[in-house]
Amino acid sequence: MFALIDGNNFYVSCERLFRPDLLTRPVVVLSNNDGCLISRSNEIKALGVPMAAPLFQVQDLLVKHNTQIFSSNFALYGDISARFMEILASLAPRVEVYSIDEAFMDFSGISDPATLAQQIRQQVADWIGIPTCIGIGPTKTLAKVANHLAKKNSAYHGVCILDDLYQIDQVLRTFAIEDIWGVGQRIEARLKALGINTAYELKRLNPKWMRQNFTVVGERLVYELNGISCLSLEPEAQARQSIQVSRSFSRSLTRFEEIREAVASYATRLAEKLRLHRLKTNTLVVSVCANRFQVRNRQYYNSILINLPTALNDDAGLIQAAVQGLEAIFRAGFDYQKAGIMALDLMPITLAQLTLFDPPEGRNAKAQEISRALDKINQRYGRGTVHMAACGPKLSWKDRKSRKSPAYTTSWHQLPKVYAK
DNA sequence: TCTGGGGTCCTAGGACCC
DNA sequence: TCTGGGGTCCTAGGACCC
Repeated sequence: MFALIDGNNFYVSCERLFRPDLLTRPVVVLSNNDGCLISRSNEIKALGVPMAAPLFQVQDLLVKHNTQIFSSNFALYGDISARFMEILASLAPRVEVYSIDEAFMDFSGISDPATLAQQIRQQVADWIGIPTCIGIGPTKTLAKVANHLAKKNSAYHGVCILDDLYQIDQVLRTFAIEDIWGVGQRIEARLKALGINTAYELKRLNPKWMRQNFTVVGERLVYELNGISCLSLEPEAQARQSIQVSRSFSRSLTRFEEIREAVASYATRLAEKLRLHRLKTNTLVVSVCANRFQVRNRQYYNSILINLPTALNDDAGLIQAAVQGLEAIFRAGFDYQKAGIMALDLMPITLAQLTLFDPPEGRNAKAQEISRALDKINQRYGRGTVHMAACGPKLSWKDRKSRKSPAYTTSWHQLPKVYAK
């Protein structure tokens, strides 16, 4: 049996931890650049505001309902997530961290899964204050279904167990295909065109036919809904395959020099992430695009793949390569909205291959010393305190983040103050 | 005016090898 | 006129997830 636990409205719940006054008020958390809603409290969901709604479209409604609006604070959410996963690891035999707020747990051979599940929820609530739901089923997909039910129906008291074949069929008959894990917009549309509207109807399809028409992904969906597990629990974190940094600009940019500063800054952030994970990259992809919502403007998207002569993770080397890539794909005359840089072909720093003519300590030993010094200063005084000149002096394209809460748990300067009377 | 960011997996097709 | 078969690797594009 698989159990899936996730935090309810996770980012909103994190924000409420240090603002108990918000427990009874509507709350939303915005995406980077304060563009879209990426977490909504139950009050907002009840208003029918969808996930990823652009802020400008719903702002009046939010204000009317006295909503507290936050910019995203990933330092906070990541820290709370780490504590959450630590608790799970201490209570469940095997845990797979699936996302920042979700984990699968191995419930095989558990004699009383309902009691264990409630214990886990209670411990998480007591120790870090995040409300959760747990779904339990014979496959990951059915555990996801159960979790969905536990969230939507308070009669489950946060824990839904699907372990009886008749009961599972009953549930699937009224379960919409678009709510199934792995069914996105495309597959939903194609299945509905074929008259398949419920999870039960999908479950009854021929797996071989599904493979022919919907690839192995569709075949696995059918098996998983039938209680035949195709997706196993994977407790060991897999090695990362890519790391990327991409951002929209706060306003559209047209000049090469401005975009170059943005790309240099993203390369800097990418280098920091690589060093944090003790990785180097052999391959970069740099991309730019015009504002796709300005349908009247000329559209442009382009990207370029750059094979590096030697694996890198230092600021200067990545900036140089990224800017060269940008020069190749930049075209004058467009309103650029976004740029990105991605590192592929990652390898641990201990394995990085030198070229034949490099000195034993590596050609860029000096660059690495500089990077180490930058990391030390920026860790101590805040990200971006010092950076390469290529990133520019003003950062005028930088994203907006006007409603960010303090880094309550990860910065000494921003610890919450408690007054005792 | 204002529309997120960071990931994974699968497949088809081309290039190349012997 | 007739023009192999089997395999790997790489890449782009599509689809999905949170």
